[in-house]
Amino acid sequence: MKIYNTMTRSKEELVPLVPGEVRMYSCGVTVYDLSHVGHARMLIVFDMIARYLRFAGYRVTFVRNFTDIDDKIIRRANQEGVPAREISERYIAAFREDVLALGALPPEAEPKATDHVPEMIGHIERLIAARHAYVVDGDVYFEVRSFPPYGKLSGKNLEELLVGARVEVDERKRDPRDFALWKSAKPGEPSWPSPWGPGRPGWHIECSAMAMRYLGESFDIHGGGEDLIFPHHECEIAQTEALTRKPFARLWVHNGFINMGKEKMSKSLGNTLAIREVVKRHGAEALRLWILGTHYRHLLEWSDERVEEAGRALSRLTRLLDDAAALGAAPGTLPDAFAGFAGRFTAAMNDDFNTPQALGVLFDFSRALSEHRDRGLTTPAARAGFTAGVAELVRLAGAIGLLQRGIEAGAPPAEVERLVAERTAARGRRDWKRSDELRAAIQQLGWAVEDTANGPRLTRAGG
RNA sequence: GGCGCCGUAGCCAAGUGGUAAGGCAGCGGACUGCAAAUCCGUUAUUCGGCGGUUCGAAUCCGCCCGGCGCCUCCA
Repeated sequence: MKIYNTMTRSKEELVPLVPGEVRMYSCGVTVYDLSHVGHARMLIVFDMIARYLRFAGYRVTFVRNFTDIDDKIIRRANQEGVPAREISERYIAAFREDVLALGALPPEAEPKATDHVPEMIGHIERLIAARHAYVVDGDVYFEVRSFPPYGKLSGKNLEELLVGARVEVDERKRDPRDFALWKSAKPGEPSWPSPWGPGRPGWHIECSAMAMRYLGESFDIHGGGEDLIFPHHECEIAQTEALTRKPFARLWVHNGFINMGKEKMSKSLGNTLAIREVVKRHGAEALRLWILGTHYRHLLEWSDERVEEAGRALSRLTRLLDDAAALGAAPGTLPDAFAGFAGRFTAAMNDDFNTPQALGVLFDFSRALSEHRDRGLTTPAARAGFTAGVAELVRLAGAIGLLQRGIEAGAPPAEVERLVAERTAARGRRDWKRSDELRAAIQQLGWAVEDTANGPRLTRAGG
């Protein structure tokens, strides 16, 4: 399996440090507001990666953190006149609701920064002892010059960074590029005791400390949105590798952004769209299909119309599930005609998670299944073959988190079946008025009935 | 200024040296009391433009045009 590594800017073979096991860490969100559709892309992309790695036979340990202490959280807390913790807890709960609504699997661990302050302090102490960090008035900075490889992930060199620095230079720092590991508390700010006085951790140190705590000093995949490449991941590498002297992560994986029109989606531009709003409008699977319809590293432009289209495409697939469910046949052996799709699907996925191509295979598969169905499911063998094919489609789609509802077991409720039978009888009498009344009654019970050459077909309305 | 990405049918989007996947929309047909869906067929002699390399280029190289991201808030 090949995965694009931001560090080397090329696709590399995934060779787990522990054979058969993949340990991955993805930077989560800062919890000071509702998560938006850009976060949804990150969530769906890394959920897809974790799911596919498991599908491919790896044991996966996935860790995603919460940044629950930072300037924005404090500012928000001050605005509302509540403790910072109340803000972070509120939006952690909201985030978890969104993850659930998106159909993303929860990671093995979701550590919060504030639960790991002692580890961070210990890490900072070791950096100071190793002369990679220094203390100034209760603040601690990482000395970038002490770690020559700084810039290796983002492809920057130290001189350029000096020229391009656009932040106000803090005169207390030895070098403008040095970054904070520990920030001394200002009056009224939440703080933790430390050897340097009360304060709180800098942004970057939390991920180093938590990744090491849950995954060890070296692990396989570290990811996040592409905006984290610099400075966040660059700084994580510096502060971690300066101590461990070994590669922090083997592969660096970054997902592309979702733009609003031609602009990036961001709080400061006021053009964000909340995950819950999108799920309400289009459904989680349509959103996932739309997102996976573009390669994860490419830019995506938000469009309600495109997501709506994805919903229509999705119904081509879910319809097959309904048909299989209505048959109620036990799956038989997979017919030869359906045997080749898994290989094409995995070949696409094994090439840096090429979900657009993999989806193309799924749609080819769905056409083959439709053709099989429309040739007539008149024999038990034909029915068992069809059900086996649909089950295979569900298995493959599930590898990227689609068609999670599976083939729903059991027939529609007896009442619905009775009404359908009555309607079929009415149609036999050419009693169209009664037929339409019955269709309306069936609709009331949540089912849609369609007339096909092979008889009535039931679909869960809105399903 | 530095680093990097992108430009493929009406729209979205794979393909990165061997002769253009897939989705949406459209068109023709089958089916049909109506409706909807489904199925079949069909829609790029061509991949922003101009040169070059090659037996062969959407894919490699050069230049140009257009869009975008990052350069210490950011998924």
